[in-house]
Formats: sequence, structure tokens, C-alpha cells
Amino acid sequence: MNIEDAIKLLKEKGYKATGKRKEILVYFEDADGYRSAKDLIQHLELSYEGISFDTVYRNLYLYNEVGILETTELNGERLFRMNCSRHHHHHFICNDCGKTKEISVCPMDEVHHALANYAIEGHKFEIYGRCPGCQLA
Amino acid sequence: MNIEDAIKLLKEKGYKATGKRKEILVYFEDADGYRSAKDLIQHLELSYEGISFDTVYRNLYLYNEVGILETTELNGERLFRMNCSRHHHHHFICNDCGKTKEISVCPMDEVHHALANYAIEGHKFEIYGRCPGCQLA
DNA sequence: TTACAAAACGTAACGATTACGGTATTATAA
DNA sequence: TTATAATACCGTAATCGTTACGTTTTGTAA
Repeated sequence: MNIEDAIKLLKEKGYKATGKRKEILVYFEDADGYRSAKDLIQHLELSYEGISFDTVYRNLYLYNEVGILETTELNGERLFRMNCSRHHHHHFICNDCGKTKEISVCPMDEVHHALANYAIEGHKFEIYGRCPGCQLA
Repeated sequence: MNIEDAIKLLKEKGYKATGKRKEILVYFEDADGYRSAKDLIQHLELSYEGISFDTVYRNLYLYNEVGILETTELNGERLFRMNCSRHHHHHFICNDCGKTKEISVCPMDEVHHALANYAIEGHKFEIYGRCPGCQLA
């Protein structure tokens, strides 16, 4: 998902593309990994002093709803990143910088037969550690 | 992990086996799945009216430290269950009742070569849905 | 049984998130 | 371009789960 597509998607669904909303897209495009609501607020404060929690959380939730962002939960915090869902995949997540790397392996194929009478509604597979860049520091 | 082993483990490590601590073990033995701190507090209130958050959270944390309980995070809440770590495994978790089923599949073998220069510190693989019992209701 | 370290109490503080009523901004079409 | 209605935003308070604190109580081993 790039910024242009995201804005197009917003307008298609009848949402307005405001300055703040565009800035949020720029932030996540540059981030290239998971970021928290707090991270985003700190960034937006630079351009929009006194920005409201309501605005930030509402837009994060909206972006997740329409598929612009994807989300995970880590250490009691919800994290967000640009959605890159052309195909199903999972992520390595760097514990230091939040950057992610796509993993194409998905174990669900092997799992289905082990859960014959179970209704599967979702799954989560994530790998945590340090990316090459953060190991140098 | 059963109650006897847990109490033995506690004493080995120099911790006291108090009435509340034993009751917590009984609760998780019966639960047979993930439970939240709030669930546990509600249960303990029956026998110990006015029990402190501090007591509950401290003991959950302690039990996790010494390996009596294992833990995961779901919908902004930390969940706990009896540790059954004879061998490495993952879980199906029922969205209704919290009960778990062991899954022996672990995708990490296939992942290592895809993350050659990454320092892997942990991973999470969970499947969510409804167990056979909860599909009937 | 006594001493003392550990555990628990009661409660306040915390961080992340959600909620609200009022105001401002935006997209669209006349 | 302006009017209008829908949407977005503000400022702030409330909520939820969790953590922290000083004091009191309890379990255990000498």
C-alpha cells in the first residue's frame, strides 16, 4: 500500500483526505515497520501542536478498518504498520526499531488436519528479535 | 504441571506456599485453558473477600517466572494457563471459553534460513477459533 | 515460641485507550 | 464560489488493565 492508493481508497469509501490524514500516511510510509499510537502522536505534534488523542486513535482504527494499516499487539500496546497484503504472509519484528521483514512461511496448512472439529477463525505467527542493522549498534 | 509439582517447585525456590497461592493453583488446574487476572480475582473473592490486586498480579508474575504458568496476550489483556512445557509446542485457543489444544507443528525450522542475519529472540504462533464444545452452544 | 523474611492489604498512581459534546473543516453540488 | 451537510477535530474526562507503595500480617525454621 502506497500513499496514493491509500488516499484513493479513502475517497472511494467516502472519507475525507485531510492534512492530518495525509501526514499519518507519510509517517507510516517512512516508518517501514510497526509503530505505536504514542510514536505517531509525537510525530504529529511537530506539525499539529496539541493534536487530540481522539483524532489519532480514530484514524488508526479507521485505517485498520479499510485496510490501509495492519496491526498487532505487543507488550500491552497496539502497533500499526502499512498494510502490504498482496498475499498472505507473516513478519519478523525487530525488538529495537520495530522494522519488519516478510516471512512467506505459513504453518496453517499443516495445522488444519490436527484441528478437524475446530472452527478456525484466525491465527498469529510472529518472530521477534534484532534486525541486522540493530545488531551493529 | 500439576499442583503437587508446583508446590514442590515453589518451596525449592524458597517461596512460601500460602493458602491463596494454593487456591490459585487449584483454579488454573480446573480451568484447563487461558484465564485473565480479572477471572482469577473474581474466583478468589469467593474465598478471600477483598483480596488485593497486588497479591493477584504478584503471584501471577511469580508463577510465570518460575514456570508454573505460561502466558499470552490477547485483546489488551494478559492471559495465563498452567504450563505444560515438557516439549516445545503451540496452542489453539478458543475465543469463547479460553480452553486450549496443543499443536505440535512449529514453523521455526523452516524460518531460520530465511532470517540468516537476524538474531531471533522469540516467536509466537497461536490459532484462534471455537472449540468443538463451544460450536454446539 | 519467637524472630524475621516473605506475603498480603488497601489504596493510589500509571499508561494506553476510549468516549463526549461542542466546534471547525472539508467535499461536493448548486 | 458559496452554501450546506457530513465528516473530522478539539479538549478533556473517564475507563481499563496493570503496577507501585508503606504498613500490617503471616509462614517457616531456629
